[in-house]
Amino acid sequence: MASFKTLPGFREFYPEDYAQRKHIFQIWRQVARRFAFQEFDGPVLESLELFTTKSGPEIESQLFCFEDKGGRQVSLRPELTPSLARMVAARANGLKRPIKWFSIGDNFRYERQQKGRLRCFTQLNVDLLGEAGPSAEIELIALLVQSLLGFGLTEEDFYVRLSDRNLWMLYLATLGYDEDAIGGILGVVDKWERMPEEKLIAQLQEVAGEKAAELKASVDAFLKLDSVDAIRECFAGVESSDEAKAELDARLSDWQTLLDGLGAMGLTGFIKIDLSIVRGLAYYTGFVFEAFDKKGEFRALAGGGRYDALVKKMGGPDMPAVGFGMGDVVLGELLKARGKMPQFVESLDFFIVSGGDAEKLTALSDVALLRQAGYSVEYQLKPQAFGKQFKAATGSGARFALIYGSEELEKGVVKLRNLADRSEQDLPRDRLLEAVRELV
RNA sequence: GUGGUAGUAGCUCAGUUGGUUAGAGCACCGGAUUGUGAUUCCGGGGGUCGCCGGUUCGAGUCCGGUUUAUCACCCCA
Repeated sequence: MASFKTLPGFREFYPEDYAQRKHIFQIWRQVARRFAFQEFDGPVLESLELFTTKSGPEIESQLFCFEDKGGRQVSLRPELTPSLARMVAARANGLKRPIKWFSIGDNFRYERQQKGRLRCFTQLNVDLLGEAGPSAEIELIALLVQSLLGFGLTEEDFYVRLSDRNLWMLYLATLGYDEDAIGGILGVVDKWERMPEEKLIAQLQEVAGEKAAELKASVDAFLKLDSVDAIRECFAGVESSDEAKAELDARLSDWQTLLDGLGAMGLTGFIKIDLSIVRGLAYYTGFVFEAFDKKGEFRALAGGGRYDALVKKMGGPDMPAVGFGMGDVVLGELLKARGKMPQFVESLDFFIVSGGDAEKLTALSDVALLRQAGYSVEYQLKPQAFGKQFKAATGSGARFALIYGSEELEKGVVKLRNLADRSEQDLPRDRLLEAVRELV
């Protein structure tokens, strides 16, 4: 016999696993709706170009892509954002602003799997488009925090690191670096903690030359900042033009608005200013944020930020946007590790226990009746001793057993047994539905 | 794509310096038990010891390759 296995990085969900999956989706949906976001979805398969346009041709090595029978270069989606950008762009003029959309869907990445990282995973995507100010970030970060709280996680379990690519641009510009250099420097900042010092300096030399050591000191100082006041002071120590000063003032005012808003929502305890978050390559243009477990055992739970240029790049109008994604893999691992993954028991309304063949037929007609009325009903397919049937009834998680024995049917009743407290009572069979409705 | 570690029943694992027919617990199925539940007792099914090759009289055990998992690196949208 041939033996088939799942492909690497793809999961199977047995009922008990699927119950956990469903739980995660339910909380995600609940919270997104509380924040008045609307659910949508895009195609799972897209043209390869959609993704290479957004992320560059190098991305292809990490895609599940192939040529379809019509000779088209296609790819399973590695993320939802490009599809979203296209969808929004197509109807940009007709959509009410702000556009608040969310989606729960499978994404595919051709990477080697490791802890918290698979080739097929499900991600919650939440995006708010059409609002340029920090009130959009307030909504999204609040939603992110509330969704994690919705799983029973607490301030002890997770926090959100908040950073700002704009601030980095302003800072590095005042130090005299141009846009290209800044991109390179941020690429290094992204790896700051993981790289040994000599290697950092070597990489900084590529953009800063002889000033690499000086630049490194400046970056180190900047990374230590953890409040708006500290940021303001840091900039006060550097010479800059009036224009740059005005930009900085505006940006610091955005920061204050964002932090005040999150504070008003009671979320200050979840937020940590941490400028080391710059989020890799990225099309991010402003605030960026990532959620982590506080013990630091897992990779990021969620990440996102502002991407004001993307919709236009994907062929749409100028459209400011903020979004974040949260995957089911790391979240599931964290919930299990913290004991926040509930044990799910399938609950049934009735389990039918019946005697011989004649009683079984009578029972079956009532099974049909009860099911049609909306109750969940189970029974043993094979004839079995009463004792076995009760054992099965208990194991099924049903609230009640309905007993169809010869004694009951002769009297025109059905015996109802409460499986939790073991109490029993007779119900008239000719008014079974009415009697059941009063009880259940 | 690169490297470390591992792979024995559905699950968790045992298996002696290489030696008879590869075991246990849990789970599952059946019986004791055709009128009442988690206990108990008895029984049963289930294994290409990941796969291929090598050494050997003999390999679950030693060697090589391969594959899968896992961890780290690269990357992380």
